[in-house]
Amino acid sequence: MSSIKDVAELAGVSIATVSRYLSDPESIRRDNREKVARAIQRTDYAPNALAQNFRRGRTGIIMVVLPSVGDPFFTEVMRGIAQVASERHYSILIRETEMNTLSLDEYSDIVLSKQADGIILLASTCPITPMRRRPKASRPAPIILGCENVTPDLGNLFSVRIDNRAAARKATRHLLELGHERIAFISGSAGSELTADRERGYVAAMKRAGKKIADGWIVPGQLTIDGARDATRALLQHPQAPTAIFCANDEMAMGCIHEIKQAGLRVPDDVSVIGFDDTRYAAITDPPLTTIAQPAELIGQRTMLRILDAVDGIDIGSEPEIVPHKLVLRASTGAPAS
Amino acid sequence: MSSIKDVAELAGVSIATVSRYLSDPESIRRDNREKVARAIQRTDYAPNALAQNFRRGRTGIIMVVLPSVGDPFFTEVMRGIAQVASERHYSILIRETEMNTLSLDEYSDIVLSKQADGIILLASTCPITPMRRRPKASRPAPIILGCENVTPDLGNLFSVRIDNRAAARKATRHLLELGHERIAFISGSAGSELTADRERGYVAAMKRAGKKIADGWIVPGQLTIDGARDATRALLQHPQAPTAIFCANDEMAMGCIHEIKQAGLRVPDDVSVIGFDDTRYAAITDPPLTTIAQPAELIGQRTMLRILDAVDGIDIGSEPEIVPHKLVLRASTGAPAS
DNA sequence: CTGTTAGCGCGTTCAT
DNA sequence: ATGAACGCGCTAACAG
Repeated sequence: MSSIKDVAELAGVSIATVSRYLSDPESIRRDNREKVARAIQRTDYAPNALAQNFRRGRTGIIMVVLPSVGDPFFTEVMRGIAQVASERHYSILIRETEMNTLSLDEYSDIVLSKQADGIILLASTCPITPMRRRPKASRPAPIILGCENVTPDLGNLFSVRIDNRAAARKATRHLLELGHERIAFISGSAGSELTADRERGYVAAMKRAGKKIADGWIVPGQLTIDGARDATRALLQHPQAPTAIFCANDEMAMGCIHEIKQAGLRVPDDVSVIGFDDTRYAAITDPPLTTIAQPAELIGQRTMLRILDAVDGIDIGSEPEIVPHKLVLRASTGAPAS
Repeated sequence: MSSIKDVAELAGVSIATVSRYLSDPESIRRDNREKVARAIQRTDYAPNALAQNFRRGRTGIIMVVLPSVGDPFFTEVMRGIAQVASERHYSILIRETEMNTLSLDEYSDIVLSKQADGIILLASTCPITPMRRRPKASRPAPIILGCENVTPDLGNLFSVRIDNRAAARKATRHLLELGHERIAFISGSAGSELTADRERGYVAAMKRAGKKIADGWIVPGQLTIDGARDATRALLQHPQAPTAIFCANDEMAMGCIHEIKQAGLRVPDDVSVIGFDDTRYAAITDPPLTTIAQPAELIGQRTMLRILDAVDGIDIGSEPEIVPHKLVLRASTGAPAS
């Protein structure tokens, strides 16, 4: 590959002039500008991004950590992130937590060792421990949360998300208002804080309505289709089988509906199902899914904007940015068979 | 941040020794090894990846270009790619083509300007033109195709994929054998080579069976749910409405089934539907989807392994690596109502 | 506006 | 086995 030096030689100017041309063509005299342009053409020159980044001390990369790129909700969030990234000439590096779970310290190292300028955690399913190693670090590494709740462990990470607890209360209340009394909840995996607040909201709504939650009505489902299918089978065989099931995300609601039909029951006639996320599949399940809608793409955009602020040294604080949610009524919920 | 120099000073050795410790601890004397280790601990040192990469002349990044991260098929391919990447200490950089479509020359520039060591194209929906600018480049940039067909334009890019044409023939033949005569095909968008061979396979099977394909039976669907819904509506109103619809991917098949039911018809009683990909949703659609299964994760793994070979300077040729596919029979296809 | 100079942090010679 | 010295390609001072 030709380097900036070759271009400078061919153009008959210094490398500094070429460098200036690269960052701001207007800053050099017209004749030189043209000479440089021609030399670049002829040498087929492209700046070495590795050298540029090294010199500038930045990677141009934001790492996004999430449990599964496959989940349609996260896909939407990613879309928002990617959009902003592209505008700001940033690349995004995706890391699924499934394979390797890192501690916050290790994420911090990734930034300090210049593998990325900042990190967005879209879910803290991994064993995130508080930061110990660099308590006196000049400035904390830019790491923020998207859609996830802040856990006690996580110290003061900024986050962009909906009010999960309120949303879950709303969903549960919807079922209660339809007349359901036996309402179950399929949550994420045990360690997942992503759905913990949703569970709290469900519990709170049941309590306020004076409904008891039987043992076994709260069942972990791994946030996957298969997880939900297993959970649903267990619920249908429960001595006090629920007449409505609240799933912590749409993916699970899809598995849940399938399993209910598989058992020869009908949705919502025999069992109502409500989801969470309003993914693109929600409208085409059979029956179409009642669910809580989150502004996924907006969450992604806002999260990315804030991490870039943080990378630029702006203090974004740790007060979460709460975005709106809403209950979307479709056909998977109805009054219980009396 | 502390640099290698600080560590060397604190340990009382030269930076060369520290550097050696980093790449191969066994290569230095034990006492020095311990001194360095301790110094690294105390200075909280982490090697500057930017400097390392610059010095080594490699980015450690493979860029993956695909139309939509949301598509569950691509998600599976990505999983395979990510798996190998993680083993080989490579990062993957995702670029959706939706936003920006680049030419092969531009992709080539990305490699030459050291933004990535290699590029995997998972679909060439963008206007990929043959390479012009650097015909005499010492070595072509490592760019290969995953799952996509090689188009005439694309010169000699290596690829890993199934035999799309044969698979489509098999799917079509399945419908023919059930007794269908009016079979429609919902393809990808016009420019997409990804599904062009599937269309050819469909056409070939129809022809061989002596069935005519009416005008309007081949309809572009954008590879999305909504695209398929529009296409399906059009097909149902066609004067010679089909009794079976072959969708170029599962995502579209899901939209198709929904739209058929929406119209008050039943699947497969009134219209049979067959998909392509066997994504994780195929088993839980209602009815479960008959489809062509591709070994998506394998495709991802193989593609990644080969691009890494290419990055290492190994000549991987341009002969495509064909992986097996199979027809998965479920409940969305049946004999036509007589 | 331009050229000269000095590193950025690391890996890698070449001596020792 | 180790240290001194060089340079990767570029940007950002500074001086002219």
